[in-house]
Amino acid sequence: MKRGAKYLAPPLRRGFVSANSAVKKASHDYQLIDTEQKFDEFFTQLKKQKIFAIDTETTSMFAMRADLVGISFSWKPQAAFYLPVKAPLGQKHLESETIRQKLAPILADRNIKKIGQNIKYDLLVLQNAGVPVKGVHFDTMVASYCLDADRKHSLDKMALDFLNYESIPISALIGKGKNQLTFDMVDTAAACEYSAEDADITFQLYNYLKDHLDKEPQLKKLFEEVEMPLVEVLAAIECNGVSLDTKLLKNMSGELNETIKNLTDRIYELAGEVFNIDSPKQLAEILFDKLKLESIRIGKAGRSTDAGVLEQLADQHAIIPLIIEYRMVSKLKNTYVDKLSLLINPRTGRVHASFNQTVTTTGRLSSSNPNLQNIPIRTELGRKIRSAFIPKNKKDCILSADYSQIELRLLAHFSKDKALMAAFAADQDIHRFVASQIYNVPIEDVTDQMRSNCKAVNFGIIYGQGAFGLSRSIGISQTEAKKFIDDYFARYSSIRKFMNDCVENAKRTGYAETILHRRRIISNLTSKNANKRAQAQRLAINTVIQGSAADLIKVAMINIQRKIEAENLPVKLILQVHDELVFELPASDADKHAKWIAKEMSTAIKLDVPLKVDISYGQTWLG
DNA sequence: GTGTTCACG
DNA sequence: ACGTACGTGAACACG
Repeated sequence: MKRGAKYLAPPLRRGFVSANSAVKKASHDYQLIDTEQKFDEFFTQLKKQKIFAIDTETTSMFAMRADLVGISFSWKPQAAFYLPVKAPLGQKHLESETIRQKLAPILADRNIKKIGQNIKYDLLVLQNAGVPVKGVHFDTMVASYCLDADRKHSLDKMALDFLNYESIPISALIGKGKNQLTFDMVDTAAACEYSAEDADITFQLYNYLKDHLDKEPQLKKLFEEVEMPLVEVLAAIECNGVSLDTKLLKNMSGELNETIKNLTDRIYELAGEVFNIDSPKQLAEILFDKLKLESIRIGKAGRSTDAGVLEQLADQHAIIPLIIEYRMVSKLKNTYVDKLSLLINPRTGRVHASFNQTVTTTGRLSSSNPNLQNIPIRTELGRKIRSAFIPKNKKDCILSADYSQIELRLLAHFSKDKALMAAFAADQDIHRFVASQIYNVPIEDVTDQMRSNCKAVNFGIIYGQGAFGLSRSIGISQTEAKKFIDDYFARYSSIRKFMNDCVENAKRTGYAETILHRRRIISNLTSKNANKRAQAQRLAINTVIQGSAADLIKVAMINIQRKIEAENLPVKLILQVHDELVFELPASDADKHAKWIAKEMSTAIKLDVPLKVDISYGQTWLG
């Protein structure tokens, strides 16, 4: 049984109450505001409020493609109002013009505080409906994320867990699967019950979560000064979107078709039969049964055929290099070349991804629909895809600004290692510097091999890699790898101390903590299972570094967007890729903007090492 | 819905 | 004897 479960009373199940029922709903007061007269009464009350929860209903899960259907408000537990602006034929609804004119001043008033669940969504919907919102005060989803990133943050789950309340599932209104209705087809009475409930619950969750944040001043500061301001920055990024060279992508698609056809034919030829190359199961049968190649690794579903395995088999059979190439080309074509154009918004002509604030356990953002944080760059073909990201206006350019070695700089900052700090202070090539120390040779005598090995170790350290992993990543024996790591820690004992401190702190407090006091709960640090324990230790270390880097770029994003708005600069933030910000701005002023952007990024948080920002710009994201 | 694979930092 | 480097999202196969 789960801890605490036995103390939890069963959730209050909502009784179904039909729209025309005479039953008095003692438990809540949800009002449908579907006439001008009701609106006036509602509006008289709304005007008196300094803080309220707001929720929008729309025709789409995706904010940039959603049309407004209704708005609900709540400023008192168990009480809420639903204002339909679109309704099925024959049902009363308010005129959008009334809503726009009457509500707009209140929504635009930054002194009237708005509460929402995933309020970034409502910001975008309302802005696209011609009603910009200011005074974004509290997002229940973001608050829950700050308190415990690992839990689920959906409204329904939080209502159940925090309020012991089971809310109406959206499927009760619109169904599920491919025959789903859109919300504008739902009865206004049912829509009211659903939507008003969401606003009500959001307001109740606000009270609950606020109390918990109030008990943790440092988390509260992170929430108020970083995460909440970031909501509006992410809304701006999503609204801005990115522009694509569709012609280039279309041409590439045709060329890649030929490549894939050619590879497929040759693979079938060498295999002696036609099979589905995309099926790891069928591929394994061909490679390991028919062609008698050696199976190197097995997983749950059978013998692995991943890139690492294929690489080791590359010179065993002529089919392997073809499969490696087939995998790369089909991946890039199916995931990017053929998919990105499909996501262009017809209204804006641009692609508007979601930048998710409450997904990762470390504090990083994630991106979806499409994921614009994993656009290829490592191969020639990959870079060609990246060159399809262009400015919409010919006189603009794409400017990319990325932190140089942000995680290693944070490692130097946290560990206070004198040598590493000095190396960064002198703007040395950090991998070369470490190599000269570990191999005990002058900087100019460091070979590419030495530098490359130390680069692998530097990265491995951040992830808590052991001798096995290092030996595999740089192709030396485990014994040699162990010696290498021992030498590294002998030379950089302050790094070992930092890593030990990360684990000890996490053991003592129960969580890893970033530079801005973001927390991640770490369990298993005292597990009897050595593997689980080692993994927990790696998390305790990596979370501090990865999470602090996330903190840093979030602060930079907020400061940059504030400057853009305060000075009304013609600069659009269009992407964040963990240590990189991408902008669309006038090519004629690229140097000028590059300067202040680099300054904002490098001064976001003061560290004991300088923060370096590399900038490039040009007619595409390739620079 | 789960597992495998692979794109990115 | 064990598994082995952190954090994501998407496409595809398969039951």
